[in-house]
Amino acid sequence: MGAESAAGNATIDDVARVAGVSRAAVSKVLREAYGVSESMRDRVNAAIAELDYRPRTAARAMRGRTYTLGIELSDYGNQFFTKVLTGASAALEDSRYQLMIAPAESGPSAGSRAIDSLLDRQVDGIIAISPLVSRSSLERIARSTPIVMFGRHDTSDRYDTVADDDVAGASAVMDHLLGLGHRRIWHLSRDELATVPEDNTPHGIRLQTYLDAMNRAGLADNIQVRRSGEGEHEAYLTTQKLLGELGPPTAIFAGHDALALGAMRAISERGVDVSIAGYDDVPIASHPLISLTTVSQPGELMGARAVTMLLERLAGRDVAAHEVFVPTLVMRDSTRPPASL
Amino acid sequence: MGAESAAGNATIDDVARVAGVSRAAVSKVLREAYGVSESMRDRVNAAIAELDYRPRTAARAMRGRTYTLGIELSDYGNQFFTKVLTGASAALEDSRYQLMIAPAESGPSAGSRAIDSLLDRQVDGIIAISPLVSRSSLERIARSTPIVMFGRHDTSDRYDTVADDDVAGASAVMDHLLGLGHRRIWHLSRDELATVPEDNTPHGIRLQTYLDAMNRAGLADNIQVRRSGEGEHEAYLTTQKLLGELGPPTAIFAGHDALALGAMRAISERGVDVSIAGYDDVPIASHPLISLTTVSQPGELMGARAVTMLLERLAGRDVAAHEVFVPTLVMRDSTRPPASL
DNA sequence: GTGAAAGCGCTAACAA
DNA sequence: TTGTTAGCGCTTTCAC
Repeated sequence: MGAESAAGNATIDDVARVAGVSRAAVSKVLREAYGVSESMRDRVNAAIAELDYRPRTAARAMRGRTYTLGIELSDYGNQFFTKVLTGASAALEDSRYQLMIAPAESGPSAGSRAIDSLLDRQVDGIIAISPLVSRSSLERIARSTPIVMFGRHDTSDRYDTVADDDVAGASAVMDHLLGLGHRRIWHLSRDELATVPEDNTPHGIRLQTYLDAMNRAGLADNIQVRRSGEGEHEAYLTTQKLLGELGPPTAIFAGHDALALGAMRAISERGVDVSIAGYDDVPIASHPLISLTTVSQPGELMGARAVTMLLERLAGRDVAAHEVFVPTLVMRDSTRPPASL
Repeated sequence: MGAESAAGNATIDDVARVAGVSRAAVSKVLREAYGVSESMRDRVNAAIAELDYRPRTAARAMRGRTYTLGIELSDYGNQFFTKVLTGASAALEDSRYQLMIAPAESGPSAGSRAIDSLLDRQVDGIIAISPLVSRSSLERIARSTPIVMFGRHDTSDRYDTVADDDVAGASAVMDHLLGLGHRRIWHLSRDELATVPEDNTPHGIRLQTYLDAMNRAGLADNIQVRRSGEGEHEAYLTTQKLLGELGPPTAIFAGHDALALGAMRAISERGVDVSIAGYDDVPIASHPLISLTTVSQPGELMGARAVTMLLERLAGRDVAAHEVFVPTLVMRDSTRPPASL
């Protein structure tokens, strides 16, 4: 009948008193630091359990770590990032670290605001899944907080990167479409900010690969790049408009699956026969009613790797790591030979 | 050429020095507290801008607020919650508060662990989108931190709730299916933990409404409730198995759209004619190739309301608020009269 | 192996 | 209106 079992309101002093040791000793046990006898550790742990003690993150942050890894996520509607999250979360399962996601509104500066808010909260490391941040500000951040850029192909020696081989993935799509006999192939991409060449963004590289493939195939005149905001709905509207203006192509390569689904919606409503390929292999892509040809990235693995990169940095690594994963083309019913063949 | 423009490393003391005022004065300006002359405010703000000062959340947490609202989210793959997030995030747009999402792994205690980690970080308020937490522990938490339960129909006087009218939504689905002439209607639900009656969970209520409707229609013998883990894939496997065992029904009412999509996948692969209805109206439901009959909830509004409830609590409200939103049945191609008619 | 004590950067009484 | 001051709960030297 422990009077006021303050469940969660105990401080480190309370634990020290109950265990009959000093505050410093408790702190050491908490951090699994060196120089604690077994008997002391047992007594301290017993006191922690008895008092239901939980260290306040804020107080820890004043002197040491927060045991928090932050993820900046702008396009949280994108199901691919769900996989990444799952992988990241699973990689932290048995560690003392906790994941916190800072959702970023859309807009050019939203990503860096989310990152700033993560820094305000002194997270121990950051995974940024938004390419709209300048290299220089990333390097400034990286001086004090380890950060891994997800998706970018940068090779800064200050921050780490995790990406898939977008050249390989996009090439596979283009080879597939060209191989089927398509000549009028459009590319549906994100807005200009998302494809700035210097930023080495996924969408920038996919776009460039499309252009290269078309040029190499002698189809420069058929090049047609259309920009769309992120999200299925925007892609739907863009495609709808474009179909009205130009009439249907025989195939569309969309920068990612959400865009592909939007294009599919417009195509399907209009009742024309257009092949569509996407990128990411989100769960719905394999649905028999959708059956979208797309490029599969090992999202869980990538998310897990991003986390371990951060943990390695926290453990002392001070050289940059850059890892590129291999994507796979998944051929489904949404791509067929053009009707005119 | 400001030597070391420590961008983000300045403290409140630095600001005070540069502005030529006391630390307390700066603090007041930061918190927009009472009793600051205009000229002082201007000088302080100038110094803040000059030093690129940002208050450390940890230090604030030691004495006051963290200006952080936490969201506990277990099923982050569910697109409905994307809408909720968007609404919540937008409602905070111009405020000093920041949203942080603590992703919860699946499993019975994952939700409360995520909530605990939010509490460790002293968020100012919590939105919990996971029903697997006991009422009593919620009430204990609510004593120190405002919390709003999303989706639950509890009426505790200690914490707030935001939900849709699941009885109305599920009734609309059942009326629709029965009206079309269906008699063999299955219900695809979540696992038992997600439907504990005392917890007043969405899935518990939808299930009960299904049972009531079947009984009222004199179809007690046709009742068939099947459990599935969360997520499309689990629902697919469950449905596949069930079809093999019992042969197809004429209609399936799924507890939410992810489950409906999984059922659709199994149905479609098997090539049988079964009507399917879901719940939530996730974006893909309206896709012409899917065209899923479902129940639309005003997710953005609900997310925004959850946030304002928290802000109201922080502003002093101390009576509980419970808000129920009205869902709408959206009829699409996935529901038709049974073939036998 | 253990403990005493300083101090991280803020907020909020309280004094002036 | 403004400034002084006492902590918040931890981590981390540095003695012992």
